[in-house]
Amino acid sequence: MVFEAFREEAEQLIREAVKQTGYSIERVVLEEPPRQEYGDLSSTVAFDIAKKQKRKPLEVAEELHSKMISFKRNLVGDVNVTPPGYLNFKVNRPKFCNLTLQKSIDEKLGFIDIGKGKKVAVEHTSVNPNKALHIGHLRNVVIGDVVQRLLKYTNHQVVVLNYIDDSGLQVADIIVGFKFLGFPEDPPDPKIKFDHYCGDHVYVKVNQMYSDKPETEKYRRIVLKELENHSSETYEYAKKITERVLYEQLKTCTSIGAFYDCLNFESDIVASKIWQKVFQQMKDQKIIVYEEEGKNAGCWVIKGADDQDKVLIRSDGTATYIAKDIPYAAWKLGLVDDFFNYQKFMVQKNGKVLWKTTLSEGEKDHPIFNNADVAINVIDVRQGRLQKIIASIIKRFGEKGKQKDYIHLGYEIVSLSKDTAIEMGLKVEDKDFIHMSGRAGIYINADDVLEKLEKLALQETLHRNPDADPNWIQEIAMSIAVSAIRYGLIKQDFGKILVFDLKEALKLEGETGPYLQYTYARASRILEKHGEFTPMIEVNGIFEQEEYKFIKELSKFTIIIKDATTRLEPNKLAEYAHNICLLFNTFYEKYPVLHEQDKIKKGQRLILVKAFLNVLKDLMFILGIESHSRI
RNA sequence: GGGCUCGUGGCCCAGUACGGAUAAGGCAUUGGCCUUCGGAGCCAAGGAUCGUGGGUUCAAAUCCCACCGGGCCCA
Repeated sequence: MVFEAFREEAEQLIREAVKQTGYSIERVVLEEPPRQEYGDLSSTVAFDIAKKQKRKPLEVAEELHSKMISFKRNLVGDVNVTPPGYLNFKVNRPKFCNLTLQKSIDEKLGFIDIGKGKKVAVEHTSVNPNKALHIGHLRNVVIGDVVQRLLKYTNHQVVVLNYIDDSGLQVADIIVGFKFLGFPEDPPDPKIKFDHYCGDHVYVKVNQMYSDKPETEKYRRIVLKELENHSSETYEYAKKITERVLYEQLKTCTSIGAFYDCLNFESDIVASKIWQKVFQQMKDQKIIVYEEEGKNAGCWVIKGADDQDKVLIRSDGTATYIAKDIPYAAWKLGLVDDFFNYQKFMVQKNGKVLWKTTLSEGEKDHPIFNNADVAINVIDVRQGRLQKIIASIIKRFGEKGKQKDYIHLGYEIVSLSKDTAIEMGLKVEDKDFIHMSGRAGIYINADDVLEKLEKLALQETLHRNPDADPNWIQEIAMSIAVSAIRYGLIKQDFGKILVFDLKEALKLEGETGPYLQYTYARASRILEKHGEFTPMIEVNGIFEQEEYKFIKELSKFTIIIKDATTRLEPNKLAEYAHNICLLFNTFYEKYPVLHEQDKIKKGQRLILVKAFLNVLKDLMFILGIESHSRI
């Protein structure tokens, strides 16, 4: 937005001045100085030039500055030099402020064309359908959903996929429980959700039984084998169970505002035998080679993936696990023909149909789910190696493969804090946190956290709105719970382990989602109380220091969106949203809007509040946090 | 054994891609602010060997090397 324009102008001034002095530079570094009195942007070009020319930076800076004096300026106001050689640029405040506010109150703020219609497949969630989502899975859902929203916001054509591993060990385990070990198919208490029942009871207990009575493990192998055969009775049964779990899991996801376009079942990939075609294709294109000797003799390998040769087909003819992942990745990017059929799975809360893959007859009218330009896969870092191999293989899929991008959006896992673990009665010894494990029963279910949060928010909302409609209070409480959990899971850098502490997660103050919602409501009420007004009738662009700081931050909106999109760092949006809320609240406490006597000041402040709300609303939307005029 | 990743006040965490001026927020602590627009808020105070050691540089939380500690992956 406007800050970008200011930056570009300053850069042009520098480039022109440098040109006139006859020096040369590769890049212009322009940064915000640590203190306002230095200006709005500072450059260190003089240091770079001074080094090459063996001159004093201060002299160079003075020289550049003297050239600039005569240049035409628009958003740039004063330029000055400070020792030891910084070139400082100040904005022309009235112009800058008016332009920023004008742009920010524009209703069409929400369209920044970065993607230019590029097709992107975002895969996230992908929880084994044998248990309820725990808090770690929720980090995946939130990251995936925010990325998806951000990409749509910046004009990408997005399909959201959810990969369902319905043929692996985890599903096999609960099927063993139901078919062989006598677990009743329905929860003992009808109030228990089916996914919780399968995960908390059946799955954990079956695994306990494997270690207590090792002979029971044979059932697992039997089930696994039968799951591969679509015509087996076990497969049919498992399908029924996993879909039932899936419905419950999706309730959790949709309750926090995450929706999908298609569920891709692993068993369909396996049973489609697509692997053999892909195998042939890879042989033809010499992506894989047959090893005649050495330790991999008799195997088909990929040379040099991940600096090592990777076995794809063992000497006994069995495919390694990569056999599912490669065809699936190739499908996403349109490197193989679409081998799925599609059926409607359900209509989601947002009214959109959720589809699922099938090998049986599908429906003719279905959206296109494959053939994306970019595949973004939200998967935790433990899969990093495998994902890297897949990406490198995709790049070797001929000319078409080179044009496609397979991106692993990795994030660190969620662990339980010491306090929370102790609270759950777990042994922690001297560790600061402990990793979750579905099999061992060490985890916190997402639904439970949401429920606790909702109760807390309900209390608080009720306290503040004693006479409000109970339905409204319920709705707001849920919305606050969702914002707290979403913000908490997105704000942190993806490369860091998120240590989940229940007490911490239940906070509604400080750097949290509810703080954004509170601030939004607070600002909304000003405009609501004032009623209609016509912006920009009389302005002079003169603002107090705090107001100016606030406007300047708002002017960075598009830069933030661009950075977050191109670097896939949606956590930056959370930080920025918090930042502008802090600035708004400072402004709010210090300067009256409705009670301001000066007409021009009052008018400008109203515009500022409106501009802020516009920016915040879009940010919150991307973060999946609802904005209400009252909470 | 090989590779990846993290380490910043009591606690959480931004800043590291592209080196720049007094290291930004939040929680907690202490003290203030409700007869003016919502106190889920604001203001102020204290609190930081930026894991350790070395190197490069006019300048290092940021780059390079070594080491220490946590975590992960592969073998």
